[in-house]
Amino acid sequence: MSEEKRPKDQLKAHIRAQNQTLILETSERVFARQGLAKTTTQMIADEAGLPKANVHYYYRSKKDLLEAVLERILRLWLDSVSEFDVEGGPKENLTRYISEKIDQSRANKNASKVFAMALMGEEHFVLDYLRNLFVTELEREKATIQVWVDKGLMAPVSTEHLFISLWAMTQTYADFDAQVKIILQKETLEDNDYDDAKQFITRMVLAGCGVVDDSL
Amino acid sequence: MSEEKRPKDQLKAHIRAQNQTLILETSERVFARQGLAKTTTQMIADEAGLPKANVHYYYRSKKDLLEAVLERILRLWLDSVSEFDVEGGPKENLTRYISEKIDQSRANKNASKVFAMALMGEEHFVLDYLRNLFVTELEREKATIQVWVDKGLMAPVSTEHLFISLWAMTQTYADFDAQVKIILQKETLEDNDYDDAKQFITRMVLAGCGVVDDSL
DNA sequence: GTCTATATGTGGATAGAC
DNA sequence: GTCTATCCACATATAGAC
Repeated sequence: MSEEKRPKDQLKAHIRAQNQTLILETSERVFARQGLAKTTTQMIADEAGLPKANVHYYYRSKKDLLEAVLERILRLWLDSVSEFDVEGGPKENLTRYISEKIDQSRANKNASKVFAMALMGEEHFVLDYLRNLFVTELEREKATIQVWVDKGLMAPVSTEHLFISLWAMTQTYADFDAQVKIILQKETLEDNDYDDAKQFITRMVLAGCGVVDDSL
Repeated sequence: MSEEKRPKDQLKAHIRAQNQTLILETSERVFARQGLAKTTTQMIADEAGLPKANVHYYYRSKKDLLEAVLERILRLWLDSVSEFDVEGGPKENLTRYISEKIDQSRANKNASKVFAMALMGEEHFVLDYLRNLFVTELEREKATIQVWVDKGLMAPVSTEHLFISLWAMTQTYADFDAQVKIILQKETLEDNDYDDAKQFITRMVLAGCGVVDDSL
């Protein structure tokens, strides 16, 4: 009997994984569009093409669902972040970092917005994440930057304020895209808009950090 | 009789103005703390020490109330913004602009957060404001910057992306203060933190815009 | 695992007495 | 202008049949 049960369990597990992914992806979209509190489980269910009770079957409460969405976002982000490489030097690393951050917030605009909303709403889940993972990561970057400073490759700047500015500038194109569109007077942002942003931010950061930019 | 009525009307008008201010100030605080959708008129009433029906007497709907709050925020902001002064040159103007923006977002943290929430939620009221007032103001700054570029006082940069970055960097200390506190590892932000922010941002912007900063 | 029907709670808004 | 009591809509969450 147990031999017969296994394929059934595999099927169930497959259905489960499939539905969970569907619900999480849909939720991220609806949360980003409607805001966290305005979003109802009914909206998510409708947009996912499922009955509401089904959503609650997989995620008991709306809070659980939001946290699952946030966890997924953070996990995917961690995977796509490339760390600073000391050997590469400040110019290459900062340029790459800015480019990757802009690309990422563009590719995952909804994820970025949900994260920003949760952060502004001071959701414990997000604050804990920042405290645990983020800060240790920042320590590493700080050490790397110190090496570059000691080598005379860049000016001694506050790593904390540098990263606060980097995140603010790169995230704003996703989180406040409505504002950006109005300022640029465009219906939708295109490749060249993001290229302009990258170029402007990179130029400012390199110059502000006293990095010799021989390409200018 | 009309002579006797006037003082009564004045009293009523006074009560009205006083209550409206109380409700608006309380709302701004609660909206900033709880988020726009999570905030209930009951919370606002409780915190203002009024019965809920009283709040609805002055502002028929929650939407009306939010818009009144936003309108008040924007009016106060407009008054405290000093325009670019062509004669002053880029260094003085950009330095002052950054300093004023940081001071303002610090002094009115709640207002700043409510505005950011409404912007991220793409509230029509805020988008319309940006389209009408903001964009014309940007045109003026753009013309000023062009003058400076022509005079060789700064490099030709994209005014749009410059302002997008300026707003992002200066607002982030108010809007995402929870994140900033974690990065700086402080319970509360103090004078020197804001001074560091001003210094870092100013340095970066001036260098990035190719403004000769003889003080460095 | 799926889904209908429903219990339970809460919020926005107002009627109507004072 | 103030405030109690209440209506109605809607959201979360679950029970229970399939």
